Amino acid sequence: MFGVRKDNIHKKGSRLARSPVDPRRALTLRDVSEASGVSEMTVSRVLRNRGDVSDMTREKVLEAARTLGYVPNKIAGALASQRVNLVGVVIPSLSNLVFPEVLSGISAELEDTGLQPVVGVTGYAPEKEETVLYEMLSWRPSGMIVAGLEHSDAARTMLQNSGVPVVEIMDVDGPCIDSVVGISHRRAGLQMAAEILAAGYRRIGFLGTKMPEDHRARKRLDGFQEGLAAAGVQLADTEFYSGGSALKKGREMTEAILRRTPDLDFLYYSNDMIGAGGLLWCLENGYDVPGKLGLAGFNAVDLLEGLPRRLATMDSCRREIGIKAAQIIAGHPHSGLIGGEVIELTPVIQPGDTIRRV
Amino acid sequence: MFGVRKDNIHKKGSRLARSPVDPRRALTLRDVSEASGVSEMTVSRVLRNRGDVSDMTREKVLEAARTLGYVPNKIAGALASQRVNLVGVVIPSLSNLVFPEVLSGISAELEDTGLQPVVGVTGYAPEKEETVLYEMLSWRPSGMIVAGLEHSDAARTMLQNSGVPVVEIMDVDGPCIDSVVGISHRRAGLQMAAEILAAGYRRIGFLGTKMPEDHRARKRLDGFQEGLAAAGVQLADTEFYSGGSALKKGREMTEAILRRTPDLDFLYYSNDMIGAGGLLWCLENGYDVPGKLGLAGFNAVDLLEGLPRRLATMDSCRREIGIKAAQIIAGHPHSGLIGGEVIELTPVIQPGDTIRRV
DNA sequence: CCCAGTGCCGTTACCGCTAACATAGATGAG
DNA sequence: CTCATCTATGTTAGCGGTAACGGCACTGGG
Repeated sequence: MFGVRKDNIHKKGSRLARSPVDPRRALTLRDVSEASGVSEMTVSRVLRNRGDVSDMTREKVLEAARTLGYVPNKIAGALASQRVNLVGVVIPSLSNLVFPEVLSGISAELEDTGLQPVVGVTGYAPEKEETVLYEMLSWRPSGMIVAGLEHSDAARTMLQNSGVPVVEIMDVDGPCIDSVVGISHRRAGLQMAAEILAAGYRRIGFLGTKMPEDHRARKRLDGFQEGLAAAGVQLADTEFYSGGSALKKGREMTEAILRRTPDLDFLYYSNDMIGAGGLLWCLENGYDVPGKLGLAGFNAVDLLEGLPRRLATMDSCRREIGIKAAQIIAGHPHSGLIGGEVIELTPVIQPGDTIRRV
Repeated sequence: MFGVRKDNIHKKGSRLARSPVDPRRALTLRDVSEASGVSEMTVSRVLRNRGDVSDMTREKVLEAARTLGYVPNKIAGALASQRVNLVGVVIPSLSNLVFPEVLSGISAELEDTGLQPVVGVTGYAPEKEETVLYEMLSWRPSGMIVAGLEHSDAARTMLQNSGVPVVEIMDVDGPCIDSVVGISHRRAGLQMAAEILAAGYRRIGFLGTKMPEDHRARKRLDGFQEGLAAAGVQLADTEFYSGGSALKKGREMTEAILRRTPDLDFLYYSNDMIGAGGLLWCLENGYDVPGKLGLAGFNAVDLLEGLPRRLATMDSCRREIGIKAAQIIAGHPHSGLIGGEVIELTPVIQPGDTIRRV
């Protein structure tokens, strides 16, 4: 309320005047407007390609912005326009190979919608998921893509109240918040069981992760067991692991389970990576695959193509899932919250060379 | 300037009054403040744990925020405080396996600094890198971590003018913008050449990616050739690929190069993935590894642990790089732009079982 | 009894940009 | 020539928070 302040008030509205030379300060619209001799609004219009601006003015402004090296401040823009071009993507892990592929589908589809994915990783921990969601929602994104259907109550509530379109991905076995895109892992397990039984295998072992938070793996196992049970068959043995190089673990687990239960005639792995390790181990140790011992994994990762034999697997439609999810978000009319899409993709069994032909 | 507007002015400062019931509208500080009977400022203080607030008030506010399900608006907060808790991380790819590991180092280190990584992927394309940088800088992040030293002029200028700390990672062979953390790929190539020559190999082939934008692979090759040249040895043959399953490509390339130049006694692969494919192919086809034919890759990915034989490789210190880079950003005093850190990590050769012992 | 110091909370003035409206000049129909 | 219409640009009022400061009730030392 003293001189200095009051004086400046006259300069431009109630804004303080800028010191003319302050190299450290980030540029604003104001700098560009002064450099090009038009109002801030006009500069804003030019930079966003919105509204009518004469070609001459446009050129002048672009030139000024370029030479100054101006980068717009989206924080201010977003606050003023109530629009944010970000889409939150929440996944459990990046090292899983599966999720980067989903991501790549999302990015590709979002590419020219002006929307941008922002990734958050939960490490399969519900509390971390909560934190990540909270953090993301606080940026008021245009949409959220979240892996899985299982969330804490708090997380679910946050998503519901957020007012942004939410797409849960990967899994369709359960109730969703808004929209879902995925496959039925239960059914995937069931199908694989049917395939294996049809090929005549009966002494079947399962090898998977110890993680109870990997609900999709669990559902596959559930479906698998159900499929076996329908034919009066039970799992003959199981082996679980956690952490470490999946390929190596696959070897170790395979050796362990076959040592414990030598008469197994099929090994169903919860993912291709441990499956590949198992396959290598079996081949090295002279097992007759698929004659005496069948093998199958899950995911259809492209690493399998380089193996000595093609492991039986099942495509989990990862890229497709990403694409569809992105389409739902991108196509979302800006306020008419329709939501409620449920898209179930159907994975296809790729029998490869590790299930014997009937 | 008409009735309706003027009337509202009296309600609360110059803010318009809210319609009391509008379920779709996102919550604001105001809602919490009204629900708890204190000012917005006090609510803000409570939610940020800043300044003095009595325990009673704090409880009241937290209670109200919780029951309403309030999520703060970081956009507004960031604009007002000129502080953003985001760190931009720009990498060429997520499917490379190497980058998720760097990322995991970054995340881990940033975990309890309040900073959050935001990932952008360039697909090895300079134009895309420019776009991604522009996009990220427009959110005024607290720091930027960018893979590689090679950028377009525009990109470099943007980063320099941005006023935020910049850490370039992975590679130290060249001039940097602000800080760097990485290894010398040239020296890595040199070292590997020395190792191979010391083991007595002389007819050496190189297998790598066709991508000219992968500067680090190129530098390794340069260093490798330089190392050979110093001993009067030249590359006997080379084979390049692009796209597809790296494991499979490794097989195909290995077959191709050995068919073309059967007397090769060593194959140097530009990454472990194709190296692994090559190793599998060589073993299947009865090559005497490492007696008659030596093999080496690069990166020390943990997939190698599951292979029938340990491929010679070199650790690229990925996680370590992520950690150091994050430390630089996190430790950056908020305004005293020191910068200029140069951290060179030293990769270690892991001879494995595919280079013969001397 | 006065006043500096402290704990707690409110007020004011922005942050940098954009929606919505206002306005000046050019244009064309009547 | 007048006035509605259109184009190109400017003005105003926020968006939802936070920094900085102000004020009030208490407290304790002089």
